[in-house]
Amino acid sequence: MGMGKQPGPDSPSFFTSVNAAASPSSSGMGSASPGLSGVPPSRLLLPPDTVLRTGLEKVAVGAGALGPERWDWSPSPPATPEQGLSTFYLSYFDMLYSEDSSWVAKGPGASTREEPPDEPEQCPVIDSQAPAGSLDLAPGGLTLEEHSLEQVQSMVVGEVLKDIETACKLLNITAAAWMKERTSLGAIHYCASTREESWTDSEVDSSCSGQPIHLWQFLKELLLKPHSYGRFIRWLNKEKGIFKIEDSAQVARLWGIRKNRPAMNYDKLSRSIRQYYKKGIIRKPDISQRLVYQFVHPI
DNA sequence: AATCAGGAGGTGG
DNA sequence: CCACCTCCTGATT
Repeated sequence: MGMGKQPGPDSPSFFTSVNAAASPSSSGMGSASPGLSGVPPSRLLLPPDTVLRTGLEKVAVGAGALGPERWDWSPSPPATPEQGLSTFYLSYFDMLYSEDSSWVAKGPGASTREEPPDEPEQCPVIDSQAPAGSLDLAPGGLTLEEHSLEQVQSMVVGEVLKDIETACKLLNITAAAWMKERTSLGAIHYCASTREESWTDSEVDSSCSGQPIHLWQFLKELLLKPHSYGRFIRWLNKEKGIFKIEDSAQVARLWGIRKNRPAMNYDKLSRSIRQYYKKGIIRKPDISQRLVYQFVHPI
């Protein structure tokens, strides 16, 4: 009968284990931040007119989410936020940079992997002390700084999420309700187009209202934010719902973080995608290509 | 070597 | 119960 399976990672810190899983190359440690020096030290600083009362508001603003007035801070995009809160503040970014023209439909044969050089990869910084953790250069093309950044952001965002969840419970509201209340920008339902249950709505809800996010939702979430995740996953043909996973390890890593599954990898993620075949959610495009999938019901 | 396809058992919400 | 997660075998690129 079923031999036991070993939950491989007895992970102390899932970041490290994830990195280990994603990249077997461990070369010592990069002390966290040589390159962070040139960055403006005001990332968590707030415009003075921001009304700060509760810690809840504070953290959200710190994450860059709230800009009821306007966003005066420099438009350097976040590198790779991964926790649920990114759902909030990245919405603003990718709205502002609605670079929906970058995914110009390429024929199935013409998958040149080089994107036009309009990648504004300025390193965003949450200006607090970087963790002394060791970071390797992952195969995803992430620089050392981006990785340390990711860790910092993840830690911050993790705490933020906890706070928000706690606050939501106390207030007996969902984060979506709270955000709508706070922002009055309608940004959250900016994607409420043809479908009743747009992914954007559900994604916001999924961040705090208990219901776990589905993989297909997550993928669309990433696809909706090309500015943040375009290096990892992007549309090949948005109308047809065809997308390509450019960096399988990174997408899997993000998914693992989102689901709190440190041992996630592309093998497992792709297995889950394949489960969608039968359900008619995702399929392989007519001309099958590696790492290319298609939503059966594109928006 | 990486990806793909799908069976099968396990698990957490 | 469902939506994965995990592990696996074998095929394909």
